[in-house]
Amino acid sequence: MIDFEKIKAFYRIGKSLSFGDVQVLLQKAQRKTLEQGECLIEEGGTKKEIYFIAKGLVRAFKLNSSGEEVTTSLWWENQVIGNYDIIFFSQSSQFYFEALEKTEILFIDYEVLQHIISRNPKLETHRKFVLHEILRQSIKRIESFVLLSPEERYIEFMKANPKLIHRVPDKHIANILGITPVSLSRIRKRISMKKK
Amino acid sequence: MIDFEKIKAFYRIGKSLSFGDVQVLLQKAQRKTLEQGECLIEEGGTKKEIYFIAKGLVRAFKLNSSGEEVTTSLWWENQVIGNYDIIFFSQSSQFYFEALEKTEILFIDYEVLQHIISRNPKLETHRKFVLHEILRQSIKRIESFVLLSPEERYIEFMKANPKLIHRVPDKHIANILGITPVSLSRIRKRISMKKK
DNA sequence: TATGCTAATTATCCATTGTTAATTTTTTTT
DNA sequence: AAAAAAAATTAACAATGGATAATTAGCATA
Repeated sequence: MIDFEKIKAFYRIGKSLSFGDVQVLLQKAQRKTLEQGECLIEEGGTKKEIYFIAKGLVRAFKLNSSGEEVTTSLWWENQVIGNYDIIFFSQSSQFYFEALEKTEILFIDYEVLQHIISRNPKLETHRKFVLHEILRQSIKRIESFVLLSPEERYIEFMKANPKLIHRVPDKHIANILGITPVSLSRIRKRISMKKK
Repeated sequence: MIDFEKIKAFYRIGKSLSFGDVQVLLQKAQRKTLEQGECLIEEGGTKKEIYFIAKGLVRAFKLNSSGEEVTTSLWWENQVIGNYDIIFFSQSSQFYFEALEKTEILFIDYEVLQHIISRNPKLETHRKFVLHEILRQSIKRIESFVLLSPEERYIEFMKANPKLIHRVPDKHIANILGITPVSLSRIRKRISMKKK
C-alpha cells in the first residue's frame, strides 16, 4: 500500500532528491506517531536510529544533579534528529526525547541508512548538507552564549523562532537559553517595560 | 625536495591513513608559519581553505558591538580549522584568526581538498570523522552553557585542557566561557578559597 | 461551574556578574 | 636593569540572576 504521507515527508527532506532517491529510503523507513508527553528515546536508550519529524515538536532533556528536567534542544517539522550519544559518542542516551505535541516521525536504522547512503551519491551529498546545517546551528548557538546577554539571547531566539514561542512552555525556552524560568519571566517584564 | 615536517604532520592527522593516502594531500598542501600575533584570516577574508595546526595555538575572535575583541574559539596542535563563515555559510569571514604563539600551519584549498577526498574513500571516512568530532565538541560546549554555572564551566575547562591554561591569557579563556575577565578572576579566587 | 493541576509571575533575599577605575603583577621592550 | 605595555587582580557599586515561596493565571477535567 502506498504511504503518501511518507512520500510527502521525504520530498520535504530535500528538493534535490529525485523520487528514485527517495524510494530507496521509503522501503526501509518506518512511521511512528507519538502522543503529547510520549518519549521517542528514554535515558539509557541504545537504538541507533535517525528520526525525521514530519509533524510536531520534540524536546531533548536530561536530569541535572538535583534531579530536575533541563531541556537542551527543540526540534520541529522537517528537522532531522539523531541521538548524539548513541550515533556519535557510542554510548547509551543521556537524554530523554519527548514529544511536546502529537508528533509524526519517520525513522530508519542508522546502519541501514549508512548502507543506503554509501550507494547513492545524491543522498551522500544530502547527508553532508544536513550535517553542515546541524553544525551551523550549533556554532550559532555557541556564539549566542559567548557574545550575548541572556536578554539579548531571548530577543534573538524570538526573532529566529517567532512561532515556536506559542508552542513551547516558557520554562523549556528558559532552559534552552541557559537561565531559570523565573529569570526569563523577569526578562520578559523588563523588555515590555522598555517598550513603553 | 622531501618535506619531512609535512609528512610527519599528515601522519598525525590520522593513523588510519596510509602513506599513499597522505601523498595525495602532500602534493597540494602548502606550509605557512605565523609569528605570534599574526593573522591567519582577517575579518572579511574569503579564502576557502582548510588549515591543520602542526604546532602552535590559534584563536578566533570578532569585534563586538563596542568594538572589543571577543575570543570565541581556540585551536592547537593536530586540530583542523575551517572558517565556518566561508566554508559553510558562504559569506566572508566575520572573525579574525590570530596566532597566539609561533604557529606552523598546513593548508589546502577547500575545493581542491573536496576533489581529492571525493576520489579517496579513506579520506572521505576521515573527513567524516573530523566533522563528527567538531560537532561532538560543539554539542558538549552548548551543554556546558545550559547545564553548568560559570564556575563549574571553568572547572570543567581546566580539567579538559589542563595544559592550555598556561598557554592562553585568562582574558581569552573568560571570553570562551562567556564571562568577563574580571569575573573569571573572582571565580579563581573563590575556588582557591574553597580549597583551604 | 467548581476543582485541581501546571505554568507563569511576583516578592524577598542573597549570590554572582557586569562595569569602571585603580592597583598590582607579569611580560615585553628598550 | 629600567621603562613601558599588557594582563590580572582588587575595589566599589549597580544590575542581574538564582533560590525559594507565595500568588496569580491559564487550562483541563470532573
